[in-house]
Amino acid sequence: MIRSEKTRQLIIEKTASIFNKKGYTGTYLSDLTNATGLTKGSIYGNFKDKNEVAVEAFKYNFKFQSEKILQKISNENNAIDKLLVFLNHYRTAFRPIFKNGGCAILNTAVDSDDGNDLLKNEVIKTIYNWHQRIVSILTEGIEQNELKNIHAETFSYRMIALVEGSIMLSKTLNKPEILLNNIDFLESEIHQIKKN
Amino acid sequence: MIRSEKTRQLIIEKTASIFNKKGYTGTYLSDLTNATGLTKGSIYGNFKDKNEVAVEAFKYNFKFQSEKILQKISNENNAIDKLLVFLNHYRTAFRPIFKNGGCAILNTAVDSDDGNDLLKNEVIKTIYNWHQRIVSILTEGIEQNELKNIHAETFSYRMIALVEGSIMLSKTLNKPEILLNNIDFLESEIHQIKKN
DNA sequence: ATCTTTATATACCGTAAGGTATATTTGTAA
DNA sequence: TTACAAATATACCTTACGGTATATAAAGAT
Repeated sequence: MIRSEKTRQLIIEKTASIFNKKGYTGTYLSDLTNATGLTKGSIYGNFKDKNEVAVEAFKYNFKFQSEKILQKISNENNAIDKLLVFLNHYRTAFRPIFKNGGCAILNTAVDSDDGNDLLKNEVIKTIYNWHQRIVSILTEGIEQNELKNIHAETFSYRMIALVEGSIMLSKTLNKPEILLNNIDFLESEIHQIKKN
Repeated sequence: MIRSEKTRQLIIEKTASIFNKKGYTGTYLSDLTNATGLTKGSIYGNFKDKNEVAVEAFKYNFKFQSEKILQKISNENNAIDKLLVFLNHYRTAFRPIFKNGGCAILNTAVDSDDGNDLLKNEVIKTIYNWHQRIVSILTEGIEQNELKNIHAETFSYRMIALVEGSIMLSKTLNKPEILLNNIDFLESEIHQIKKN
């Protein structure tokens, strides 16, 4: 990896959780220089502007969560188990997620949806991507006669909405059980769409 | 109403949706003076600081939604109908809510949960209040033998989480049907906890 | 070892942020 | 109608924001 790429990576890694916690406007260039130990000159030598750093930080924050899940999901070979892996991730990983400032999708969606278009588009792409993955699992499960003929789109958006809303509540109220209970609920929902 | 109280009210009303859209840090004093037509001096004559305006704006934004619901709920005399009124509000009022920047609870929770303690405490109080209202309706329904003996706390947090998560998704993706579908789902859930 | 490219730091801009002290205006009661 | 208090505007302060031009240093190729 060339030097500039290493620095870019350092900046992204060191600032990602700050952006996630404080939002775009709330994160200052001084936060970036303090966190990285670099100067403004160096940061602006590697990024066009603060917005570009924010977009990359968001991508990093999301990857941070999603890569492990995708790995585990690909190890399973039926729809039910794949979905359970996904839910189980939140059950086990909510602590580090909270420590990192909460779910990057939720934070960035709320932060950017009345202004920052670059960030907003990135969030939209990411949600859509995530949704499509769940829809694919469901659709395949239906085709394989593993699942009942439910509406995959609707089911997927319900899962995502409940997980995101629960993260918000759990983090704000400092009550992990809200998230855990709602994951239990989704798990029972998944068992209910099993065929036979 | 004395003059100062009228001005306070004007400031709150004119800036509430700005705070809701742009967040605490993202809303500048210049936004406040522009929106109200007043000067900084006048604003600081009526409020201690920007934070106090933000807190009052949040309260206003929430009242803006909740007062109409509470009115309608009190007109119903059984648990099921009360809960349906609540859900129905989101079905009919999502457009003005989106126009106002989305759900104030969601926005302010995400905005304040890693910093602004005054705002954060206000959000916590508000969520708790809302939750207790739903729990009361459920508990009373159970006592009146109208509802099955479900866990009221869990059910309430599930409703809130799903509504909030759905608002986030619907607003970000510009797909009202996500919210509408999930309200339909909650409605069928409510019918399922009806006794016999 | 030297030259050149690439990356980082320094020093600086213009602007505007949040906030305050003070002057001016505006309502109101005597 | 005037005197006074309350509310608003003016003018100003300090700080630091995002960003840039330029100088310096560090790598890599010859």
